[in-house]
Amino acid sequence: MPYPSRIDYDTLIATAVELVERDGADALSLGKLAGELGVRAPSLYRYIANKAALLEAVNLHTLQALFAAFEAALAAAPDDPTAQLEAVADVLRDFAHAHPHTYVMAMTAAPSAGRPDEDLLVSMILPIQTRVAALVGVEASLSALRGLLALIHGFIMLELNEQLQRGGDLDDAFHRSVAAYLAGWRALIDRGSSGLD
Amino acid sequence: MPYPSRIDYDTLIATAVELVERDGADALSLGKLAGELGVRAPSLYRYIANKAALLEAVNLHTLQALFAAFEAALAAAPDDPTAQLEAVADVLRDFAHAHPHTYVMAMTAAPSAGRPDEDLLVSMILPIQTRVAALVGVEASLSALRGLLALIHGFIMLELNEQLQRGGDLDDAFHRSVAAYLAGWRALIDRGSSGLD
DNA sequence: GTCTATATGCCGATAGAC
DNA sequence: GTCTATCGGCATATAGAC
Repeated sequence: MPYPSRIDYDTLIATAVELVERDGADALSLGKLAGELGVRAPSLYRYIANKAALLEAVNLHTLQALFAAFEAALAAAPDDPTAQLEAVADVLRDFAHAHPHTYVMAMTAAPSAGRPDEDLLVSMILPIQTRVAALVGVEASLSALRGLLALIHGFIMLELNEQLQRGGDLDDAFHRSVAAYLAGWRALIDRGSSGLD
Repeated sequence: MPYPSRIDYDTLIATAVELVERDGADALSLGKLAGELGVRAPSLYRYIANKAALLEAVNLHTLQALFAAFEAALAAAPDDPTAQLEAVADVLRDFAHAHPHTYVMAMTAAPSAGRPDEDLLVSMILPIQTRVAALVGVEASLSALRGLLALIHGFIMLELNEQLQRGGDLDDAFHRSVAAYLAGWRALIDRGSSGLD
């Protein structure tokens, strides 16, 4: 047989992930990916339909790894809503530090450029939302969850873009900001529910 | 004179800004820009050195407009640190809603792809930092500022990427989260300075 | 299942005529 | 100051040989 099978789907995706993690999302082209696999670009179409499907597979890989990190962190953290949410924040940021390119790619993917199924993200966020609800109540939980994700994600994005340097302790800023945010929501809720006018 | 001057630098940049605002940053190519100006692509090199310089000029335009909106909002808001910071948050978000593509482009530009001079951003943030310092004190001001910018920017980015939908009131989530964040920092500071152990 | 060859298109950028 | 012509590169994707 003159042309034996030299690659398979899993190594193709894994190699694509490595390529993105090393050189960034823009560096992922079919030509470069084929080169990494020791093969020509057209051969990849035996395994993927087009580039959008490749991007989606890469992002799916990223989100599954992130999800696994979530669950491990939640299991290890103390059984207290605040502690659990702070653990989630740390895990998200640690993951982004370890895999900056794939994190940004997964979190900023346009719907037409490999954004994974929405249900996956929703199911990932669900355990976080229950902790937020335990902390601030069901009524405020959606708003508080959105702000928490915004704070964490925004910090990561500014940090990765090197827009938060100029001295100071970034870890300290992150931890105190998350703690302040959660404490602030608790205070708002307590005041609102205790006041009668 | 067979080839009279048909464009100038200001309209070139203004047209580039319009193109980005309409079709996104990736749609800004020298060919398309020339087409919009009724001219051929090589002619643009009489006005710009290369594409990176064009991107930088577009981002400079964006940040100057944002800076002007800042100053107007600060002048109009009540003379109270919390009120001033909430006004800044609203202005940033309103600007991003009005000019999503240029906002994202300016805030995520890589240093080699048109990121404006760092001093400009620092000078823009300075008035915000003074309000934060007035609220939480000088020691905590840098950390509190970073978290505030992260919360605002992160909310905007998630919102523009359509990752915060699924019901609920986004305006409410934003306002309450910013208020909770600022109140939380105040509470942490008050507790830290009044406690003695 | 991979190959060569090719189609098609866009990009940024330069040289030299007018 | 703009033009035509062109370079070199890289991209996604398809057709058909082996």
